[in-house]
Amino acid sequence: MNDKPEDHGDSLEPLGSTERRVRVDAQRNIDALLQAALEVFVTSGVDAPVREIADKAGVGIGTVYRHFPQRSDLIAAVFRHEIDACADAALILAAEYDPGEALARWMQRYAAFIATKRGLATALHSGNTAFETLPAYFQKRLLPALQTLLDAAVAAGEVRTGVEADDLLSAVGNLCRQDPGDDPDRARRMVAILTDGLRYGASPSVKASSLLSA
Amino acid sequence: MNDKPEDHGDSLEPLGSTERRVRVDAQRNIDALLQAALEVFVTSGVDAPVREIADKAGVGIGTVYRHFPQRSDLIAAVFRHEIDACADAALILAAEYDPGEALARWMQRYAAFIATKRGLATALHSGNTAFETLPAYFQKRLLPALQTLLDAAVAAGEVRTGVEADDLLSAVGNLCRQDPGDDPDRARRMVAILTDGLRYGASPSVKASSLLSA
DNA sequence: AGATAAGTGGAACGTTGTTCCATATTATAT
DNA sequence: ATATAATATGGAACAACGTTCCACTTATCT
Repeated sequence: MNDKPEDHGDSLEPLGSTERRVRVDAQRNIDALLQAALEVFVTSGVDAPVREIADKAGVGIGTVYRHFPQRSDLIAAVFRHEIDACADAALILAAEYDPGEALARWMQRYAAFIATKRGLATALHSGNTAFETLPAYFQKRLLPALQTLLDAAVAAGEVRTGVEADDLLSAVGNLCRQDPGDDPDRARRMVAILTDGLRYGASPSVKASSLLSA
Repeated sequence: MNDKPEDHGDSLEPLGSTERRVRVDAQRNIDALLQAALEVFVTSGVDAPVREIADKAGVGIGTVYRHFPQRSDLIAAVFRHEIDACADAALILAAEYDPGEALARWMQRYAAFIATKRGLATALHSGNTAFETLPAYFQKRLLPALQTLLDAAVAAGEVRTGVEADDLLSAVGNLCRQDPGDDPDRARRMVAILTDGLRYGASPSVKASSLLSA
């Protein structure tokens, strides 16, 4: 009854719907852990010690393992959390900008997500079973988000037809694959060019993405 | 099998040229360690314990750390060893087959190298400084090897002109990027098709690569 | 309020990467 | 051939990690 309206039906916590609901202090710690883990992963990488995350969240180690039985479960939870945030960004952008601009900005948002979560992404391919369901979740959340933006942009005549959403998703994903030492801005430029490619042939008033010069 | 004194000027051992040469027993242990590490990495992955490798090589742990001060140094050494083997394969194939067939077979050899060393490849992007020189070494050894095969195939009229060696190298590399659960044979087929693409438009007698049906 | 289940912290355990050095082995000088 | 120095070796010992465990605390329900 007193639940926050921020629920997409995919509970981030490892609890079935039939079980008793989590205690408020437990939920508070779970949230603190997810945020602390995200910050630590960005600064120290996914191999950061569990103790460091526990300290940053202000909880004991036992608490971490109560909610995330394995280290990889915490990583997976953070990843799902970020996927959700990226998918939700589509709704916000769609409400604030023109269809074409919303699409362009979300592509950059998605590219940034891929780039910063690079450490997490490589962890996905480690064969750990805790990560097996993530690619499916990735598709399930992000594909409709992009599809909506894409359809709107096409309907508005700002983007040409015949472009598949999942092709775009994987194309941006591959574009953001960069070796350490590469220009970190390269991915952003490539995605911007790709986005302009979408606009090509859509309307007579061809305007370049403002993101290229930003 | 190949105990030949093959040396390309790039010593695999962490010793400068000015220092005294390694003792024969030390060299024997280094060789045993590289071979043991390769086998263990293939079966148990790159995260396999150092002790397991030491046991398989029949040496103590101290010996491992004398020659490879850090775990990552051993991984890098194995990787360089494999790069050398792949580059050397170009010479052998060039001597045994027609230029076109040699190129096709080396592409498969290279794809197999990428596929089996996938664990090592992901380790490269971990930010560890021990791996920083590896991409350069990769290019330095593999690019000329492919270039030679490619030039010969072009000169023989078996492959069309205008194809860049480094493009081929990265194209095959990306083609072999597969998620766990994918058909492990997919990469081989894709590379075979790519190779046939090279032959297209080169000579009137277009014959498909025998590797497709193999 | 008391009862009960859920949540918590941190000591403790096993495994890992790494260091250290007494000992053994090889190379070199005599 | 023997002695001496340089080098290499093995494995105990250390530190840090992931994970387990349980005495204790806290929220929730009646």
